[in-house]
Amino acid sequence: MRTREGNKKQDILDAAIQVFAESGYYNAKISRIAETAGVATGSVYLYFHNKEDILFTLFDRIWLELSEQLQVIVDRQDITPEQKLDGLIDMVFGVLTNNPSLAIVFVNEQSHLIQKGVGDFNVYYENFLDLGEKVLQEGMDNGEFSPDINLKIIRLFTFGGMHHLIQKWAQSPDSYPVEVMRQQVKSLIKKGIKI
Amino acid sequence: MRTREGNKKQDILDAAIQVFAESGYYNAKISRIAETAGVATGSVYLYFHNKEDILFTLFDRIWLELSEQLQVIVDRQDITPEQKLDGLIDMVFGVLTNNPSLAIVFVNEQSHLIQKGVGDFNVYYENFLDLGEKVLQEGMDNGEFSPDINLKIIRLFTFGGMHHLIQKWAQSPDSYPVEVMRQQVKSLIKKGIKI
DNA sequence: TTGATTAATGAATCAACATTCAAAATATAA
DNA sequence: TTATATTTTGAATGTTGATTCATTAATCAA
Repeated sequence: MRTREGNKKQDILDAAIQVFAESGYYNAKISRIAETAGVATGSVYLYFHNKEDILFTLFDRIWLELSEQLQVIVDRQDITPEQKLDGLIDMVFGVLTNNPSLAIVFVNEQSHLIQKGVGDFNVYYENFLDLGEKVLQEGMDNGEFSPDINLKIIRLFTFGGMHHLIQKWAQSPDSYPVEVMRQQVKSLIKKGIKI
Repeated sequence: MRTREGNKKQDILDAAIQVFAESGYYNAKISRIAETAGVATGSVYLYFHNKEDILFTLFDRIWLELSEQLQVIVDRQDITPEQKLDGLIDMVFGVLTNNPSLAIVFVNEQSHLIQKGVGDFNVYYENFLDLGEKVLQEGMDNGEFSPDINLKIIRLFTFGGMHHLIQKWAQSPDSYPVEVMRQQVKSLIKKGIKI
């Protein structure tokens, strides 16, 4: 049939986001993804090596985007580490709450990827965490942040907390307004809950 | 053969923890679990309805334990909300870092369970979060904690952060000493990172 | 001791799906 | 137009692994 080719690869990725979000990676059927994308089952294999490759491609793109956007924030010379931290939080919530299905896939399937330890996405992921660490380090050198914090641990805790919030938000966006989540996270990280 | 019955059900659960941790739920084979437990493949079905039932049983037990232990802490009259919060953190790290394989299953497979929304474990899980919320509320009423915190959000963020730390710890326990994780988490939640 | 009951076995069954590939459709070139 | 190249199709293939169940073993009751 060869329809004037729009962008089949992108169509398939978009369909995969939908289907992975609905059923989870392991219960997602290639035939369903193809159907959703409006192509034949076999066509999926013209654009992707196999099912796993679709998931890897998705994660590569997400992490690449998060990583690039964070790089911009980190490189700025005109704002303080505290402001960079705020920017980081806004940016992550922004990217992920843009597309609820994508957010669901992101939060639910990442563990399987880490288990495998393959794909470029790991590079972007590590890069992202390193950039976050850099912001914290800058603030410590600066005297803005406490010298007692353990960078590795704080960056993981923070990221894990946001991860979990986004997961719940994706399930019921109305119960967790993005604006409130951002503000609460910023406040907790900086000042804690004590008066 | 009917060996003098030790506790086959428990043996199978223990084996499942091993195998789920190694391969992830979806790649875990019942035959491998049976082999690890030292029983025949078919015997698994004498003790569990199906594969999913094994996972549900595991989560029920973990959440029941977390929930019961938290109840004890919450009920204490002799300590402040801040001390209860410390107790909560110590308790969660304690239960989960007791058994690395269990911790891996716990952090990696929970999302699939939530998707399904079945099993008693959801009751225990909600109960656990509610108890955590109660500690925070008590501290707010008390004047110890800021009145501006959003209970739902803070409890999720905190739990998600610990979750993520435990996941990393399970992958390489030496890089993330439990004692340091505890101390950092307590400090972050209470005082934040700013000086 | 023997017949009935319960527990355990593991090979056979069966369905589900990822993946393949010969055939069909479309495009391009000459 | 016709021959060739490229893209797409979707039914057939093959594998994997959860689940079943007829058979065997152990235990118990009398």
